[in-house]
Amino acid sequence: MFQNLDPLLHSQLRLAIVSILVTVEEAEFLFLKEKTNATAGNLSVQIEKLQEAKYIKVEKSFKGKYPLTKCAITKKGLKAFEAYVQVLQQYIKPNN
Amino acid sequence: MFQNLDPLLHSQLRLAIVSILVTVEEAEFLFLKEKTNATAGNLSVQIEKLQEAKYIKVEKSFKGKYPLTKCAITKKGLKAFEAYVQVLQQYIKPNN
DNA sequence: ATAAAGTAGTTTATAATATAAACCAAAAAA
DNA sequence: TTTTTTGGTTTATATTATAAACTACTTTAT
Repeated sequence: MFQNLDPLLHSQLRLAIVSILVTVEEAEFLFLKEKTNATAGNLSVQIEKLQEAKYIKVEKSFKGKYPLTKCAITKKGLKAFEAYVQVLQQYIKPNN
Repeated sequence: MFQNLDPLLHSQLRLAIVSILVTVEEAEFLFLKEKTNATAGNLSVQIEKLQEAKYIKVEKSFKGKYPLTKCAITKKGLKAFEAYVQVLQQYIKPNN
């Protein structure tokens, strides 16, 4: 009856990150931090996990003299997100 | 932008349990076990957590000679589920 | 009557996950 | 020049999830 929910996306913060990334070309670390209200430490960890899974790609550079981390969704990440939403419907739809 | 997802419901198994319970008067332990494909141990633990939170009520009796555990959603649990679904929409809706 | 297998769970030990706090290196401000 | 701020990372701990072992019986087979 219930398919498994991708554990990588079934995390409040990682889901929020991906949720943002599917709507924008790319997003900076601090942008994600503000939107998600996450602590920097947590955000750093969860971004890395999404990157390890190749759900997002992370590009580190400099903005002026400060480090700058940009994230963008990958094709794999987009598919995973869409699949996650599909499965989730089984859980939250009325009359499952 | 993103409201917090009730951590009690943001668990695959607990969400599945509640998801079933919102659609039926009551459900037996083994019924939930089959529907969710959970192990008995895990199901036992998660049922207890939902009960502690008063999201469900659990009634233990006997069916013939065997122990029988019946679960049903409470008003509080129903509200929590509905709220959870509302918040979740922020994460999974296109264009959030 | 006894042993072996089954029912319906619970408890416990461990692994995975999430989070905050402490830390780092460089830059800017006082 | 010390203090604070920026933009993060690392580490230690708390929380959560899970499987395996266990309990307390019942049924079936011998």
